[in-house]
Amino acid sequence: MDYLNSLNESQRKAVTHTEGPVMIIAGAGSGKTRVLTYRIAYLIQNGVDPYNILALTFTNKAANEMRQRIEKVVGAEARNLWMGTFHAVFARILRAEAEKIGYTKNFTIYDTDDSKSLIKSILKENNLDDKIYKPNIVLNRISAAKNRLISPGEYMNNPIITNEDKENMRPELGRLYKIYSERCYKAGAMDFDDLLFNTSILFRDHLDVLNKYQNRFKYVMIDEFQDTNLTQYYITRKLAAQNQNICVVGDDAQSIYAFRGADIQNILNFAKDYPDLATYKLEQNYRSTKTIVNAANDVISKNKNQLPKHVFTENEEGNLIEVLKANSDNEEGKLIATSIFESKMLHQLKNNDIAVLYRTNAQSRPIEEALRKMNIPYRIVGGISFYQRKEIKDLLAYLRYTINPNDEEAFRRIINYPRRGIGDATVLKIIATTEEQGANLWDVLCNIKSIIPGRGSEQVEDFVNLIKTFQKSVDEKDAYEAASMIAKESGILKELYDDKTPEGVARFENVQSLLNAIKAFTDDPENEDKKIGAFLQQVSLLTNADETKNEEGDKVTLMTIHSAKGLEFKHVYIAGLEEDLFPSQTMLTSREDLEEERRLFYVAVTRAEKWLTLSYATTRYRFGKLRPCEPSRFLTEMNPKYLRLSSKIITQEEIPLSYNHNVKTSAKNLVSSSKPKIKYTMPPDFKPSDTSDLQKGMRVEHPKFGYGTVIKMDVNGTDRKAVIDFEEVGEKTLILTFAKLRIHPQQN
DNA sequence: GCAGACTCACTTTTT
DNA sequence: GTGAGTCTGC
Repeated sequence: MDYLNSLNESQRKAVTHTEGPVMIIAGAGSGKTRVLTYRIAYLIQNGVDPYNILALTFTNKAANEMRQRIEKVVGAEARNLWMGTFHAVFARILRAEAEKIGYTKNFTIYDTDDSKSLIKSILKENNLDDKIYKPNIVLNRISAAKNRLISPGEYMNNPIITNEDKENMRPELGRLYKIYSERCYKAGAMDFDDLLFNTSILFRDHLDVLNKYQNRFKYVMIDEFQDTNLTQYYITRKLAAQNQNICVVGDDAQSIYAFRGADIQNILNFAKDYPDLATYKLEQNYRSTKTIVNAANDVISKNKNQLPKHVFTENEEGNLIEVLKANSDNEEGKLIATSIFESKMLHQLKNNDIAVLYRTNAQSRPIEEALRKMNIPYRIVGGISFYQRKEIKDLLAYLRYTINPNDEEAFRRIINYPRRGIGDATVLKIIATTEEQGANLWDVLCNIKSIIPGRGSEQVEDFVNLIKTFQKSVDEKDAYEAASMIAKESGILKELYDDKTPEGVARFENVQSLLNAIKAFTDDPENEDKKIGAFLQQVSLLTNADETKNEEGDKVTLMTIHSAKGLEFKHVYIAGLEEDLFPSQTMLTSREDLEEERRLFYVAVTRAEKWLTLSYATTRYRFGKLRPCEPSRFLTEMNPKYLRLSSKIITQEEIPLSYNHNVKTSAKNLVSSSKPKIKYTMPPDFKPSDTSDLQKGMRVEHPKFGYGTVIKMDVNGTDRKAVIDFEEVGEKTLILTFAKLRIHPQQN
């Protein structure tokens, strides 16, 4: 156990104090993951069966990383450890115990889109205005209730909550919550919050089950404790009630998920609930320079709500924090790209050592453009997940529906895709019938003749028979064989194969890679259950952040601050430090919200090891307009002695004209807009996320003039003139304004 | 049932 | 500015 020697005193105490309740307050960069890893390794090496250890994290990424680190220390034994996100672990328990709470083991997990779509249909059926009952608000409200362990019944009987809803002119929310829950239950589905909520129900109502897991999990550990909500806390407290071996690790200064129900109170309550609690504080930062640690402390000290602690470092003083000021968002991108180029040269950095962090995903575009121009490779974490893509969701919906034919949202997705002549009217009638009769969706479909006697029922019967053959195949075959068969027989593959547009080809390839992923799942010897059901359970809890590992190579990382949590880079850039953007305008309604923004900034700053660059722009395109911006208050909250204003001379801005990110949409808008717009024919190496300039030699299409080739580009202020030789009408000069893809035809 | 025209929300972050 | 969604007329 020589690794113990590599720890400082408080770290070592936190690792070796294994019995009884322990709370570890771990400042940023204080070696939190090391402590957790070694703690588990220490337990195992002291004779604790890995089978008896439960470690809960917030992201799959964190769970995987920790598992790998533990395996390095203790070897393959770590395999039996239960380590995963709250949602994944509870989903696994629920799958095993589903019958106890009236579900089958093949219950569906609704993602946010499914939930929203279900809420929309409930609103429609109940004639409620979706402008007042915005699906997002309804869902958030329901989610908040579940995260606070409030059932629909309790919701409606709680005068405080119902009054709140009445004041907000949404008196029906309680009823909606009830209907929503019933619908999910009938569809054999749980949303993300249900995975937690239903686990707590399971443990509340079935003491035998609770006892079983209490006996199993003799040691419970929770990472990122500051981000737990009440329901999560309640469940883990119950699990640990017998053995009292519960260890939580967190940092109140890094709590950035209050918006989804995280409750810092949990940290405070923890001490009350466990009077014999041992608390350890990890205050030495090993990651960053003195300058960065002190500047971060400057900012976070402005928060009133926090536990007393003093984060310090014995690292070198380090470089001053550079502040870049740009005239616009595009220029900000350029300054950052230039600075990255210089920093790589000056400090001998690899692209992997560098990250650009921002508040919202929308900020990535100008930075991407600048990096591309300077030929600096980058990767984007986040954005649209592979599993969010339409074609992937379509195939998954077929798989979901086959194993759970009461899954209403999957049904809506696939009933008429590919087209089989079943329209909205028929679907509405089917859903209405299930509601009226209190029947199951699948039973209604199997008896469709008695509901819709004449037209349309044949198509539905064909659909039912199709699903029946799928069910047979799922029962008999493994996940890969069944999925390939379903992809083919459902017509999805053919539909996409016939689409020869670049996007269609990409979609076809995406479906193929989903099938490959299923094959990998089937071939993985670690997976005992090779059926589709097991695959789906796993896949529905994956998120976009989990795909970064596929992106290899030496690249600069671009991501939101939220996804940067737990990571570190030698040189960190924080972009868009403008009031209203960061701190975000929508967040500035209360002091608590501002404090969460400040914690977010603290998280961003403390990702940096050696160099930190902050940037802001004085004007920025937001919501389609160029708006003036003020520097963020976070900049002034830092002691100026840590800062160095960049002396770079800012050049007159050159405004790039770029492709849309989503080519399909631009094509669609082209057709639908009354104003003529220009359409580019994409170069052969064009990728959907590509953005680059219109250049000489490119082939374009114009709705009025047809096809042509760009023979000259002129830049004049914010306008760019393109001289295009059209095949039908000859040469035309078109002015392309900043607005993408739009032309002003009056000049020709 | 579908294509095209038009409207409007969305700009937070994740499981 | 963008994308999703709805409306309208065939």
